[in-house]
Amino acid sequence: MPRLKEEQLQRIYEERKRQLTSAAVKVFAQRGLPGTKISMITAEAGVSHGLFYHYFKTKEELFISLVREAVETSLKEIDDLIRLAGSPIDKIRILTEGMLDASGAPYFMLLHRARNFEEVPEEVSRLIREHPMDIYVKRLLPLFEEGQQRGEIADGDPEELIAGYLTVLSGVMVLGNGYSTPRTEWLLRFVEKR
Amino acid sequence: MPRLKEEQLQRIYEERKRQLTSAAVKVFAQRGLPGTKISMITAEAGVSHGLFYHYFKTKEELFISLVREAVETSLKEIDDLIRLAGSPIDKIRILTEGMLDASGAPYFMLLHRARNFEEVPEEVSRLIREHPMDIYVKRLLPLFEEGQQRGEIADGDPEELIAGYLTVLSGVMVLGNGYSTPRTEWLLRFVEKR
Amino acid sequence: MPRLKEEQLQRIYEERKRQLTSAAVKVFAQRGLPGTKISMITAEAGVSHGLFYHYFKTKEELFISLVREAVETSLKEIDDLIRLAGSPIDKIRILTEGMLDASGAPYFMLLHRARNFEEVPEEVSRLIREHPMDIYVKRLLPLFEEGQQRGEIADGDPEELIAGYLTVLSGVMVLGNGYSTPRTEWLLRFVEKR
Amino acid sequence: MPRLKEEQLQRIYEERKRQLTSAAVKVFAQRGLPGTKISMITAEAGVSHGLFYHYFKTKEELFISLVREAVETSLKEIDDLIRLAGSPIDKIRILTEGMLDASGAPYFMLLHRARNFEEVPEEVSRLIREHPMDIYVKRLLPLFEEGQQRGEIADGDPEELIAGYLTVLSGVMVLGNGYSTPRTEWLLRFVEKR
DNA sequence: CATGAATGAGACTTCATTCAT
DNA sequence: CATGAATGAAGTCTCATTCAT
Repeated sequence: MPRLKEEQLQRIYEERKRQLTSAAVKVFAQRGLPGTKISMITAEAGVSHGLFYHYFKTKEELFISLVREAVETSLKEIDDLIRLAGSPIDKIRILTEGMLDASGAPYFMLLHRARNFEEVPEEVSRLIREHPMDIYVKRLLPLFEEGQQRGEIADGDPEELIAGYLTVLSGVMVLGNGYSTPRTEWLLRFVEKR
Repeated sequence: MPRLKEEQLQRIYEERKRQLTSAAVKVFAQRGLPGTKISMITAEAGVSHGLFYHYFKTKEELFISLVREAVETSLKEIDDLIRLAGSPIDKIRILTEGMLDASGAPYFMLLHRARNFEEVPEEVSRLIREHPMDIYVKRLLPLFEEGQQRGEIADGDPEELIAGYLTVLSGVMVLGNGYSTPRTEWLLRFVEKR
Repeated sequence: MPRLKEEQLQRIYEERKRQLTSAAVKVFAQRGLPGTKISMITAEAGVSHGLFYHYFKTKEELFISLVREAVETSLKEIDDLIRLAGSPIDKIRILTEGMLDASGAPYFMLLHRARNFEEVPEEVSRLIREHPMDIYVKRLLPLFEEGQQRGEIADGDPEELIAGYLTVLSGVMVLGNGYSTPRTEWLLRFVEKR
Repeated sequence: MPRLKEEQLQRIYEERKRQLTSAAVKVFAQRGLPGTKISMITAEAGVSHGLFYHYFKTKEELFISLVREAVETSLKEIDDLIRLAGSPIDKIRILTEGMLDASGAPYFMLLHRARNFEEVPEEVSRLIREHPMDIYVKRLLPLFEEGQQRGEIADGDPEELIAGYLTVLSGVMVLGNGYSTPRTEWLLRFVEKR
């Protein structure tokens, strides 16, 4: 019986933590670290502000852990992409659509804010320094090289091509609302062999 | 004698105000409204924090006036561009280089932050609402249409093309450091007829 | 259980608010709006300065609400007085004693400060403009007229008599300490028929 | 020649100082020490705020010297009054009219503020302590006693009578605008023998 | 676990005072 | 002497964080 109750508590705990975390991602992505007040996160999650401190030590600590999670998730998604079946250009199309898909945007915005914007805790700077864009370029290199060999992908230095394309995709994603996101087919013109 | 003194005071006033303004643009662009502390601006300008209030009423008021200035400047630059001599594709090349030129970046970041990010004063929201991306598209429309007629610019809905290209350029510019900015010629692939 | 807790919170809230309000009346009455620092009010109430802002939006807002309350209370007290049993001169004696009674002084001082002194928020000016002394005179008019008919009250324009007496009483009350407050019977000489 | 210039400077100096002093009396009387900003005084005097410090060391120092002056002036005026020709009741009538005369009000308000209101510098408290109302009562005592002997003035303890009457007059004067000041003849009812 | 009252560090803003011109 | 730019102490206000219930 106590076992059952404990498990239930555990479940409530996890559920609440998830609730708060996803509220936090949303608000941090939109407002940044200094623009986010604890009360915004708890209001978004529909709980009292005091509850925040049952689950996280400080605002900064939460921000750091979210950035860490975003870094890990983004790397994993690249790896998953590469392991898919299909031609290189198809995979790049999937990558493009995936990045433009608004659902992943908040995590991406977090990374963007951590990388370029505002004051971030030292721990975040370190995380970002340890995961430069270069890492993503390197992981995508085999894919693009194969595409070039197949004649699907434009010629030229593949690393420069990848870096440029990731920059464009990241930029488009970061802009978000207020700008009109180009269609995938148009964006692919950057990498397709003419 | 008093005339001379008056002029000198005037000069000091203008100079200090310019000093503070450009410090503010820099810091606001980097940190956003809530991430910018008055002390950051005055430290950047090398004056005491109290002096800020001889030149501006509040932090918000300054932010608003800077956004207004950025809106006006950006419109003027588009108009200047169109009036240049040269073929459409040359003008678009100049536009591209101009937007990637880091010197204008702070003003651009301000606009970006005002458009998408954080809490902004109502006055700023209004300014942005009154100047949607659409305005820029409309002004560039004749240029792109001429380019399409000449066969320099890719076919398709020119408004969609312009909006997409502006989004790409804006995105690249907003990312700034931490990403590798693509070369102008590569970016032009988006609009060039193959 | 939650019901009980809610009630308790409610009670704490009301109690604290009352505590702060009465501290504020006291300090505002003594020092005026610009002479009152938030820290004086919170020190008087025995709480931290931050707590002030859980209960009131700003110092000015509190001042305004206190003045409004003082206006309403003073009108109500005049009405209560008139409804008492007794001869006109008896009621005027009660009015006199009531005004000299130190316990009501703080509220009265607030009104006095709002009426004549210092910079007050526009809202306060409006309140005062809408409640000129005249209102009090009009309400007391039937009482004084009856007194004149009975031969208890001095002859002459009753409105002028009332206004003059209210001025005298207000003045004496406003002076407060440092002056010797005259006895009620002596003050009544102003209105008694000889 | 240098002598002349020096004299002229001296004259300018005195004139400016007078200008500032009378502006200060006016503003201090209306707003009190904490409610008065240096800029209000200099604006009232029509000079730059920096000039204030050519003539006075600090705001407090000026306030102190004005209170001192007000104390001395008020004592002198009582003495002058007593030395006038005429019957006691006539002199009391002149005293009454003099106190109600708005021109002297600012100095009087200063005394009132020093006596009862707000935080004042220790030097001011000392001045006030050394000049309690009692001093004025004592100086007027012969006048009232003579009036009682002549049957012009109401019977009873003359010191109490004087203190009461001064309190009433002071109160009426302090109220100033917003209240209707009673006519002299009505106020005299407090002291006249019926 | 959940709530919101309470605290205090820190940011914003005002203004007395100083000082170069 | 006169001005207004400049400084910094002090007050207003916000909000992250703690804690009693």
